[in-house]
Amino acid sequence: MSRNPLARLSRQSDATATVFAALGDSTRLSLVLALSRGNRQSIAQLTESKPLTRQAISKHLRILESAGVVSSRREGRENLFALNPQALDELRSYVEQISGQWDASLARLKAFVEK
Amino acid sequence: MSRNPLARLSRQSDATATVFAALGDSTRLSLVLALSRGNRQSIAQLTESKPLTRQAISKHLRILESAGVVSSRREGRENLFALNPQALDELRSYVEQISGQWDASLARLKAFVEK
DNA sequence: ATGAATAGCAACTTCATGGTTGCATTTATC
DNA sequence: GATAAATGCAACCATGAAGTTGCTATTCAT
Repeated sequence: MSRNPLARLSRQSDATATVFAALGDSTRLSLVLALSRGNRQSIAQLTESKPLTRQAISKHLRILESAGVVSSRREGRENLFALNPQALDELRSYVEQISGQWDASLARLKAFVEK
Repeated sequence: MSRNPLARLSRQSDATATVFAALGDSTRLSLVLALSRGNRQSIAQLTESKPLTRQAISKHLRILESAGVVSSRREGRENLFALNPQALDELRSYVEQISGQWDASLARLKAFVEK
């Protein structure tokens, strides 16, 4: 184990940046939102409510998938997409670790000032 | 209050996408990591450990700042940057709400199947 | 007051991203 | 088997993002 608590974070930060980037587009975020209801949806379905072409949505889904946010499975002539909750868990723990670092440093500062 | 639990999420999703996008670059993520130790740092300091020019880092910091992730204050001839923990809190709650939606839908599905 | 450190501004290049259109492919339906 | 639905693939365009270089402006120290 490294004595630097940030080492692990920085090691995994490239993959994490990919996940953040995948969510850093309002169209993709809305797709994630649509899928967060839990039902699997086809590309055509996901396109319906949006002012973009099917191909644009398809590209976005591919980006989400290669970031691990979403996973797909072909069934018959349609390709069904679903959220990958594991990616969200990892994201959540990453954010929590950063804010945890921050909180810890604030606590140290507070202790130092009050000493 | 809307009857759709996702309505609020989709309303705020544009600003949220901005925050995700700000974190969706490995350089910026490493800056956030460097600042998560809690000490304020100047642009020159933040540039030291990275293989980029000061101007590049400066641009990245500006992006982080306009997304609300970071805040800066000029002191003398240096510009000191610090994490804005509020942005991380909002991000965390957003991710939790999405995965909460997902978990709830899984619970409904489970209840339906077992009925 | 001069020199070095810190930063800002602006122009420029390069390349990735978001989006489109057109066509081919697979699968379901009548 | 012909037609419609759902998707994939490829080429293309426009724009923005990441990074550089060059120059200017403050601020600190000697």
